[in-house]
Amino acid sequence: MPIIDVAVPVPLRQTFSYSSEQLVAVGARVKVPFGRRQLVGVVVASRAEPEHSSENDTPVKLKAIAEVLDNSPLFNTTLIALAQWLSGYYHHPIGEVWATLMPSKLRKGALLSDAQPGWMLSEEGHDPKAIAGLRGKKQQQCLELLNQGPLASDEVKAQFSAAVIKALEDKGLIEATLITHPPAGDWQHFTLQQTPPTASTEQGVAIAAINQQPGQFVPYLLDGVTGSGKTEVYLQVIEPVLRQGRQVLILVPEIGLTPQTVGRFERRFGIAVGVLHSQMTDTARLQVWQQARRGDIGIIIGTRSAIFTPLKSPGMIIVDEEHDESFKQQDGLRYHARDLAVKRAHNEQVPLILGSATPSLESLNNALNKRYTHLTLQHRAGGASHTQLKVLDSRDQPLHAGIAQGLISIMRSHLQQGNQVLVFLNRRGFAPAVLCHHCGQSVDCASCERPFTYHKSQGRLQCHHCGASRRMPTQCGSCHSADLQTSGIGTEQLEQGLGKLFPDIAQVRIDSDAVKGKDKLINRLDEINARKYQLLVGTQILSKGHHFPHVTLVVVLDCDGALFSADFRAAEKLAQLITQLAGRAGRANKPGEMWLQTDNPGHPLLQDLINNGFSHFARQALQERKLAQLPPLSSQAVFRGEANDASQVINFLQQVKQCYGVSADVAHGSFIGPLPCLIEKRQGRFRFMLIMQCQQRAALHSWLKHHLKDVESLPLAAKVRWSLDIDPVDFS
DNA sequence: AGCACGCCGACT
DNA sequence: GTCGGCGTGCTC
Repeated sequence: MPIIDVAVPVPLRQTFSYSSEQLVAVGARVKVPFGRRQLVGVVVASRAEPEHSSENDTPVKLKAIAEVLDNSPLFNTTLIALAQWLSGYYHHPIGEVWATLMPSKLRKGALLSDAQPGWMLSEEGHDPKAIAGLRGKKQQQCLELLNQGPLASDEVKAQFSAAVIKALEDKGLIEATLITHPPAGDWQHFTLQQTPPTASTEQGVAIAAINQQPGQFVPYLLDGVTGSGKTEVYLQVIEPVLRQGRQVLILVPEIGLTPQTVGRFERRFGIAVGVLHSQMTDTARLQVWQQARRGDIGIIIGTRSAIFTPLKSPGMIIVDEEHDESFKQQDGLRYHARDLAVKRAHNEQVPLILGSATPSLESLNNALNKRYTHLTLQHRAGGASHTQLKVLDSRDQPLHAGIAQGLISIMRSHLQQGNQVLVFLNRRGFAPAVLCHHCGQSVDCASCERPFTYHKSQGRLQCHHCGASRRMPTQCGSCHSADLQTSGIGTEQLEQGLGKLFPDIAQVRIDSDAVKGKDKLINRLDEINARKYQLLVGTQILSKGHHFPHVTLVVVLDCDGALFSADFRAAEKLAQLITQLAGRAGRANKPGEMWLQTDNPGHPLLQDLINNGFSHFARQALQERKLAQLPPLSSQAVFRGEANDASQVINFLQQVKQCYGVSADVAHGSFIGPLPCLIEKRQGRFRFMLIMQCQQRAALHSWLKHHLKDVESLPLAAKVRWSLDIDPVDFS
């Protein structure tokens, strides 16, 4: 009887064998009995006969698989190869790798069918009187449309609102049905909906370079300042790819995926764009996943996990804003979608474009080493001038709402000219701490031991690490003094202070508290560009992908934290943030300026960035990384552990270190730690990390792999929650 | 990870 | 005398 090896979704670094009536294709899902439960796994190997085991081997009796869920492989060979590579590279259990590759419906065992949901007329709906009897014009039109035959829900939705459909369904005039033969995507025969703008010289060079080598793996770093027209380059290079009937996969950061981004691709080519992001329903997700797999859609644009989308005929992969940290998954299988894109493009033999105005040092290093083709766009489209960067020394200056006196007059002059001003502060809430004025004790979150952030609008304290919330106390927890004062400034307070400083100026705050609703962010951004507000206050969100043509002044209030951070990447992140923010201003012939308020005006990082720009800074930073033997000039992995008992975690990580200690000198590797994570305690558990570092990536990996079994069999490994993070980007 | 089995404390 | 605490061990 055939034997099937199955990757089962459990945190065990092995596969499990089952007997089966017939051979099952590798890459198909099966339902299998596992202990006392039934799980959905993926077939990773299938063989006709049990291997002839030597006589003294104890014969294991295999359980039989319960059900074959896919008649043909659900995943093609490149995705199977990708899963295997993931399991090896990230040292992660293969079953869990497969579980993260699958849309949740498939993970739960949903059967895949070619039928897609649609609407058709019910018996009553066929009655001609039904249409006449309807009041709503839209409902009548919808009914007429369906009178011509059943239609996929997607297409009905494109023309009629959900309310119309619901009304007709409630009246019993239409009913849900399944459409078995979905229209074959005819996307390769599009006609351009708009005449592409003439490419600039730089764009032309980039486009020509990319078009020159189609259908093979060539990685490009498209290093273009904000406003230089990277998206136009994407649009022009994907056109010939689409015309050949080959699909394009575009990855974008979590926050950058706005309808505008999608709209730009739809408008140019007039074809449907498949969208994948975390807020979609499972059904919608699976729908796009299937369309991509069948080849029904030509363009797929999505966030991190979209890198796992199956493609029938891949033609190109693009990672936009490739430096963005949201491409790194921070739990479970800690993959980096950008790195994975490189791997996948290689497997699929298609070109790969990594685009950014502020490339990650990893990608820049690869470009400088000629592993990637370096394409640069240094000029802003339409000749808009670059934003002027300046440092404002806030030492010994009176501060109002956290802003130095000198800056306020600069802001005033910009506002008086009718321009918009953007004030950036990466701290939401009213104040980052509440202190007792009597004993100096801060009000801390019990489970994280970090100060609560005060949110005045809710009158509550919020822990920004674990999300815990409590009422504002009336007295100090340790000395019972009633004299509690807020300390520091968050966006909420900044907004209030600016309201007092500029009472006649319309102001808006953009942070995750203020734009919680579904379309709120998009609406606010539209309002800003319609000049409804003149003063914009906000966090991170403002730095990502949105353009503010009327902003002529950007003010950054909290540079100092990043200048002296324990995280060696903090400077890189700050430089990226500042450069991205600077790119938001000074469009449309309005020269912009940007002021960085700091107590350390002479700091070399700030000076380098201001005087020489990001690309010089980045090259300088790479030199420093080289001297310090830090990534990307070395390779890192981090063991993290957390438990209620801090000493248990430290002991565990010490033991991990000992597991590897013997061969450390051989691999020229070293350890840092165990040391507390930057967020030392979260949700009541103490967190520590052990950093492993090697100059050679391959050495690190073989070293890691060699002793991982020893780590797993440590008694403490069962008591401490631990994880392994390859190529970590965040040490919190 | 689940989910069992298993062996010691406060309850009807 | 039981219900239930979570320690330990296994999953083809």
